[in-house]
Amino acid sequence: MRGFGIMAAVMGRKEILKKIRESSLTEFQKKVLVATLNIPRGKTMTYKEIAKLAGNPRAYRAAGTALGKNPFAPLVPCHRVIRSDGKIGNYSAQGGTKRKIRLLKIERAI
DNA sequence: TTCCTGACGCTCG
DNA sequence: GCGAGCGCCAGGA
Repeated sequence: MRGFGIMAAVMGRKEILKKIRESSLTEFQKKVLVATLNIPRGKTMTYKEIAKLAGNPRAYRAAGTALGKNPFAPLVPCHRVIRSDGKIGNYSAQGGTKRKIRLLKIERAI
């Protein structure tokens, strides 16, 4: 752990899922968050894949917007979501894109 | 209810 | 192979 997922480690995925479900977000938003939460450590997934898991493969843009809101910043591994063209993409959480790249390197995802 | 924006993707030049 | 432009869906004002 590098601190970003400390709450996730303490609470457990199930508690996080519960938190997401109890939130006042839309179903699409929740699905996006859950899909992101299901990305295993050391692996990455594209926004398109996330959108697909959320129900609409064409809603990749909405998925990006959803992650941009990022109501559960340290809880969901949003840094594991990258662009399908191989680029890292953006990152609104603490540290920005630079931090995102660092986290991915630490996890050996890239 | 309509318009604008956004952590993207795909095609064309 | 790289860069620019257009298209797509969901949310918020």
